[in-house]
Amino acid sequence: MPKVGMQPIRRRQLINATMVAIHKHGFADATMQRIAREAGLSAPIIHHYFRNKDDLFAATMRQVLTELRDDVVRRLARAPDARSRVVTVLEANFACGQFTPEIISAWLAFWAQSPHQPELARLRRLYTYRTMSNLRAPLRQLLPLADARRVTTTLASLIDGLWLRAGQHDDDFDADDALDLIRAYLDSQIPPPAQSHSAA
Amino acid sequence: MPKVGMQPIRRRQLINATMVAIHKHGFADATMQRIAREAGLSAPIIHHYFRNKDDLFAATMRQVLTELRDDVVRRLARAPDARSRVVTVLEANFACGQFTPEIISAWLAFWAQSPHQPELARLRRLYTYRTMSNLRAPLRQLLPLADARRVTTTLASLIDGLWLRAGQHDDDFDADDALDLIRAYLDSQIPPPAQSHSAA
Amino acid sequence: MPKVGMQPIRRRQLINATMVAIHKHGFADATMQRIAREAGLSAPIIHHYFRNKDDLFAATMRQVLTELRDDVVRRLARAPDARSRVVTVLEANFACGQFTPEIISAWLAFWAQSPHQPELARLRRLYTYRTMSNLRAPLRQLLPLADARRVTTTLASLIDGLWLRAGQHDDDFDADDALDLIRAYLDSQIPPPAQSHSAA
Amino acid sequence: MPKVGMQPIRRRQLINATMVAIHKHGFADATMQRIAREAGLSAPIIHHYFRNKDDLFAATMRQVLTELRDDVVRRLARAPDARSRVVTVLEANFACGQFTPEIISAWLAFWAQSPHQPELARLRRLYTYRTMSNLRAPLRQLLPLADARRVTTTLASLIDGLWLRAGQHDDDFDADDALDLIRAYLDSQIPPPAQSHSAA
DNA sequence: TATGAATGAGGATTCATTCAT
DNA sequence: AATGAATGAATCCTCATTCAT
Repeated sequence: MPKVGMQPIRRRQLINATMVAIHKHGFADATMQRIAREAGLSAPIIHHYFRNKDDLFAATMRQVLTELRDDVVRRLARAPDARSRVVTVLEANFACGQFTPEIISAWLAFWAQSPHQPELARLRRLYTYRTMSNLRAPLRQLLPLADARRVTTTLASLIDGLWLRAGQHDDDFDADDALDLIRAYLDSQIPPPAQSHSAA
Repeated sequence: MPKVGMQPIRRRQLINATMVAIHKHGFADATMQRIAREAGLSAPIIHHYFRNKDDLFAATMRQVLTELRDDVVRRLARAPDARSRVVTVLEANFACGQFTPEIISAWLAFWAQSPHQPELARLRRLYTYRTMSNLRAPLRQLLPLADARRVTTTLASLIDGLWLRAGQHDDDFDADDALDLIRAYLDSQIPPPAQSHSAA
Repeated sequence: MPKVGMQPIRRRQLINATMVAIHKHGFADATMQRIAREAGLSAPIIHHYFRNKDDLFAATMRQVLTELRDDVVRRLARAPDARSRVVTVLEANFACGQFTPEIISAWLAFWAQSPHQPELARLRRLYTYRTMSNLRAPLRQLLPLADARRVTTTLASLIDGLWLRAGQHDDDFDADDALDLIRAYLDSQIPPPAQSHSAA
Repeated sequence: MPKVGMQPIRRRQLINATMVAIHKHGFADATMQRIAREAGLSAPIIHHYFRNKDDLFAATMRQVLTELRDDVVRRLARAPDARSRVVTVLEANFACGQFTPEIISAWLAFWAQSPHQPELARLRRLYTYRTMSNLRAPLRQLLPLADARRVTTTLASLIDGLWLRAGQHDDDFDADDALDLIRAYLDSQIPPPAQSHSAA
């Protein structure tokens, strides 16, 4: 019985398993064996769907970035004005879909590994470029150029720094706390419109 | 060719080599062989000075954290008031001694690896605790408690996020840019004292 | 070149190679490399079939003990009376199948190594218990309890001592000589039935 | 302060440490490091007193055999007749001085290792020859030649087998039990002189 | 599609030993 | 006499990957 159409299913399965394995063992110890076991498959089958280990990890991060971008795009479509576009980008980065422990672990590995793997480096630049763009565009409607640039970089750095922080589970710091903090910064740079007669 | 009292020399030598190897190859591919070669020594000698690979990396980060702390302490001793104490902590984190490409690479590996190695986790908690303390103490003299807390976490996250950013050398973003950004944030939260008739 | 169902074949192959390697080099120098070469395989494949070196040696001795037990059981089925049951057990222990130089070498390693490896210790106790049981049961039909016990332990010790002796090939002492000796002892404790008009 | 006359002290110290290390870890894992630590010395010093590891183990067994021989000789000097000479040899082999757990462990290693080390093989042959001689000489005064030979080999094998058994500490079988057994055998082959007016 | 079998390369680590002090 | 320093060789074992089925 020839199974057709397994490719997308298996690829997704293995990508998820990769993130779980990295989360459980760390990037250096996320072996093909462990990834395969996590997916309930045998190790060699991975080479059916991915060229090699580097390719698998690149595909994993490509998947993560794609979902993040899709989520941002989807949310931005509903944002009425420049300020809410900024907020939307920030919220998307801490939305639950993108903020599981496994994905955070994958991100950490990504940051550490990207200087040593061209495709990862490309993806990381893509991520940086996208995030900066998404933030800078609306900010330039709200602030002078120099300020817009400064706030953009600060927000982008804050996102990454808060991810890093949230990735360590030693205190009870979570996505909501991160968002509160980053919103407070935004408010301090761009006062929110007075919300007459309504609570937050 | 002295044959006695090599311990501190060799340990330092191997710790440096560890950072270089991680910077060159990434944590997963920083093998004992490569670390030893980087130090101009044979691989087995590492086990003369460190229990095993984990121990070597933990010692490396311990060294990095120690130097950071010492630098902070030294600088704080010369800070006249609360605000300059905050600035001092920020400056120390981006001072050139702590901000080489090799050290930044080690930090990236540290973030990614610490959840999987108890001693690393302990060191990372130590780092977080110290940085937060060093920032919070002076901030509480300048701000109400709630604000002091918020600014502390924001500054700490900004430090980490900017490190992450600076660790990727794709744009010409360097330590000075990072400091400018973070000082701008601080100024926005705590206006600097009017400096009558004097340059910075 | 069949590529499936190799497990029992390879396991047997490697177990034999283990005994040969121990016989050739001694337990301490029977490396995985040498065992693999003896089997005509590559060293890593051993870990496909055995967890590690200890597991391989334990499996080897398990195999030896299993064959010994099976042989004893098979022979006992044909033994008509108590005395012949005793003789049967003794003969089985010096039968050619169990008495090759390689197996004897494995036994020597087994004796020496069993105090330092729990699974080996378990196997050795199993062997002791089985041999004692097999001897004691028929002896108790032939002798008073105290004598049965004494003769059992003496016979078991003699078996082991004669194995040890036969394991050293410096004189022309072989399995038949060992059996003659041990039969002579048995006859001295339990006179054989007078065999009227017939030779052995 | 030049220490003179350390040689015999250190050699004895290291020989004892060798037996302890073998007893604790097994021959294969009795490393120079462990032996040295057991002696409270550093590993390289061993090469001051012994050519290499093989030499150390050979010296250890030489020491054991020498003490056994000296003990036998000393005891034989007090044996009034042929029968008591036999008994004396047997008793010496199970005397407490020769029957510590460490010495037994060394013997086990000796048996297993001697086929792979010429000097050990020589020593083992020496032991066999001595024991057989010591037993055969008095036995020939008590039995016809063929019987003397048979009883000699049986006794020698029993000694070894009982050592093996006693070397495994799983039951409460000790030197006294071993001697009782072996004496019982001797009595069955050579009835003890009627001891008029005296208890056994 | 999927997997047992297999391996070459290389991993960390330990070893016995030598050297300089 | 004794020991830190040092290493080449070799240890067991795991790795990613390929092949035949």
